[in-house]
Amino acid sequence: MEWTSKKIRETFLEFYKRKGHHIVDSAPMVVKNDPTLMFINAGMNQFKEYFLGDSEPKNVRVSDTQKCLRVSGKHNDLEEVGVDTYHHTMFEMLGNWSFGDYFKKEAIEWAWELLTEVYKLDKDRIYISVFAGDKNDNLELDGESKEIWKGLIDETRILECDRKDNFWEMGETGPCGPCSEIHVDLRSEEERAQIDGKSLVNEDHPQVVEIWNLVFIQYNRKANGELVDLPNKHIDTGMGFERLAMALQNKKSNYDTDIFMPLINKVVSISGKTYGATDSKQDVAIRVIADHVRAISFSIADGQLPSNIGAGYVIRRILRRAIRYGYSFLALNEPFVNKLVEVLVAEMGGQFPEIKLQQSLITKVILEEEESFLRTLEKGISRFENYAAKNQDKNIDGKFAFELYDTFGFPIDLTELLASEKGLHVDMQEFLNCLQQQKDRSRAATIIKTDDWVTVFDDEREEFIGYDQLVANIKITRYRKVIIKGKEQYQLVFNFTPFYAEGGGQVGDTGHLESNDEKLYVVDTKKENNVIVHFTEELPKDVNKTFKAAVNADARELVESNHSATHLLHEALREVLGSHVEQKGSLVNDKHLRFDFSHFQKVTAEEVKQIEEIVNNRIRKNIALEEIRNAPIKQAREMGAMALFGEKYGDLVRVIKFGSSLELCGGTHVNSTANIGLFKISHENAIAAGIRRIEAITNKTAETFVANQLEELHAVKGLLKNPKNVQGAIKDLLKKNSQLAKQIDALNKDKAKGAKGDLMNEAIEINGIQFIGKELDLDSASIKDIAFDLKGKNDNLFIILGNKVDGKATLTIAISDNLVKDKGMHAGNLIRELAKEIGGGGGGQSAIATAGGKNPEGINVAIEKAKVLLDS
RNA sequence: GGGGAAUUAGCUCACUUGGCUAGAGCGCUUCGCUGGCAGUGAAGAGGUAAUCGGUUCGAUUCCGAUAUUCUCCA
Repeated sequence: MEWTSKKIRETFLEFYKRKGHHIVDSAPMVVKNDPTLMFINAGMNQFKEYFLGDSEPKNVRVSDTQKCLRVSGKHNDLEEVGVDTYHHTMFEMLGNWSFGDYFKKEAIEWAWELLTEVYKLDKDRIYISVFAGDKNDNLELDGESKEIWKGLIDETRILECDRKDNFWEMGETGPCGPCSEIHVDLRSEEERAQIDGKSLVNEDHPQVVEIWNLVFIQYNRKANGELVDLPNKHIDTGMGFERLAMALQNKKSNYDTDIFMPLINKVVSISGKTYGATDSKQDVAIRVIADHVRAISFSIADGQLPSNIGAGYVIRRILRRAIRYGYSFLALNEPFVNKLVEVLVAEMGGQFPEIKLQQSLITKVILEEEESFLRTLEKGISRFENYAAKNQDKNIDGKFAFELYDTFGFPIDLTELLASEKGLHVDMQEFLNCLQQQKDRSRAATIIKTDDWVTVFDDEREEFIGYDQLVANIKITRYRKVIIKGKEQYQLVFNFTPFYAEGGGQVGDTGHLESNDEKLYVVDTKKENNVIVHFTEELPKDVNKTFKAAVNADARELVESNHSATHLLHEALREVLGSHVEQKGSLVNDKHLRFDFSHFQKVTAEEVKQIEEIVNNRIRKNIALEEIRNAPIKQAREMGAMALFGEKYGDLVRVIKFGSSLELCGGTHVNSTANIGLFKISHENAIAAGIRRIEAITNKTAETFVANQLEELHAVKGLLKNPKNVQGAIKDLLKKNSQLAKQIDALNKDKAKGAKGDLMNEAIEINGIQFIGKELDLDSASIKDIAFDLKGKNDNLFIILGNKVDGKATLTIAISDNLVKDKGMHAGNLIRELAKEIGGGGGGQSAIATAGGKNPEGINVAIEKAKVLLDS
């Protein structure tokens, strides 16, 4: 059978469906609402809350293929991707899960059945590893797994490995357990005859690779390092889709499979180079590009645009790495990555419709980034050339290389390349020192220390009641201390809460907790793994009490006003600009709202006006909120409710309806549109290629804004003595002003001209030089003008002029060019000497110089002194 | 979140102990050569040196704040 990648994926899902698993969609690759993670890096991420026991799974057996992104970690360094043949930034992970249902026996036996009987992998090429135990954690060999495997495979093919390879942990703390890995040996018969495959397991051999990891989650690691048994045991497995394809398609590299070859062929045809699957720089470059375009495209599809912070910065770095490799090793100095999107969509748009639907946006965003980075490269190169020309030694200073990198974004390997072309080398040690210092600085700024949760009393899930109530009597179920930048904070969880946690663009509620004898403030509310966490700066004296929890109602009202207005804005945008408008980001707080959306041109002033009109019309119509709390997602979609790319929805969703505006939304809203009061767009601008941002205000904030504008206008009118036509009055004023300025200019020139004529007559000869020295009643600019003019028109001339402005003195010296050249006279040096007489300092060039000082009486003394100097 | 940098003519950018009438290329305007265009020659216009404050006799230059943009790290 021909195992195309499509067929491999379908077969996997089909197999587990037969084993009673519910097949779910891949979660968006970009993680929201989890501060510990930027991107999905394993299949289990979207099920984390079930492992932690924070919520109850609807299905105990689940299977999927999950888009993952890894750019750092113990086995994945971005700089290594493309160099070898089996690591990727973005990859798919095929997985099956059991949440407290089946455990090791089924997990192992099904994996074996699928690999050997369905995919028909050669049993002789398979090796198994099991956990060998660990003294520090007081854990013994995972004999249970070993016994199960012994029933399936020859014992000699089972390896016992230590915790580095066979004990899986989610993070510093949390659910964990031993795992069992399945490795395959894909080498040729000859190679296998020479070296036993068993000795190559876990040795980073490109053809002896791990393809599947079966994790048996049975412990919870606490902050003090102690392991405790979990009440429910879980299965979490992950199989590398690209590696499986390599095995089934009999290839030596993931890149040779039908997953990557179409992309590689396209790079080949764009660059005019050939691909030889070797480790030459050229082939590495082609692999890097084929890999990275996938990561970037899927991230953009999931709503993450390249930017200079957080997840967006990671995407930008990946894209820039692709461009850099193309630029350095394939001589591609025009944008090219965007041209690959079309190939990717053709290959993967079926399984992942999000990239097909957003193809034009993805292409445009990548193109824009490419152009901007190519500009950065150009500037860096010219900066480097400049430096190299000035410093003709054999070393490129590490500090300079770091400055290029850090401040101007010029990649260090390009600096090295440019240097070696000139026979220079870069002081890498110093560069790395600088980089390390920068890292230390950043890390020190973001230290977060988290204690274990302290359980106050057991309760079922925390419930959110804030849609209906802003005040409630609550009990604290658990709390913990966190230290952020040396500042202590407490995180509290309640049995139920009126506080809305930050999400869907809406900020978290603030408010307070109150009991008889104390009151403490909730400064923020956030969600962590679906649990609502309240942030306070202190802990109540007695956490067992019942507290009155009250949301800051004024702030909440303004937030709701802005949130509902956002929905109306979204709908109006689609009506005015077209249905290509998709939400790309949203922020709603009590001050204003911000809405990012896909659109390719500036929104014109006329369109802004139309949008405001539509929204304000709907506000005036007083449309009542219709809220459906628990609509099945399918039904909600059929109603035509707007959903977002890159957002993960549960089976039951909340639908918010204001007339014809219909959106899936978890946020809080006004009861009726009239509560919004007034809607006003304050800014419209671009934030990225193809993405515009609108900022707007509503309610009291909008009223205040309008009132202030009117007040300002009244004030302006008042200053102009209330003219009928304000604009005309101001235009006249400006015109008059410029006329006056011209007149003054002309008068000054006249005055200077007069002075100039007189001056030449006053010239006296000293030592063969024409000397003019005089104090004039003119402004400094005119004096300079005169001095320049006379010096330009006359050879053999020395002029020194003085004037007084605001009780301060200024001296100006000008010397004809021939004197400077022939006699080596220097106005700058002379004036430094003379400036002492007026109690100041000065300087300038050889032909003209100025000085200032506080002592106007000294002007004439200075002029006399100049005569003496010339005479000597 | 923590650093580094940039902001000068319509555009792209120069300008070091703080004092040069702040310059260049492209573009623009006018005129000339050419039958017209392309081309070419000459002349010219165009600047609050991002904004605000400080130091100084004097700030585009040094210092601080603000705004915008770029960039690295987390």
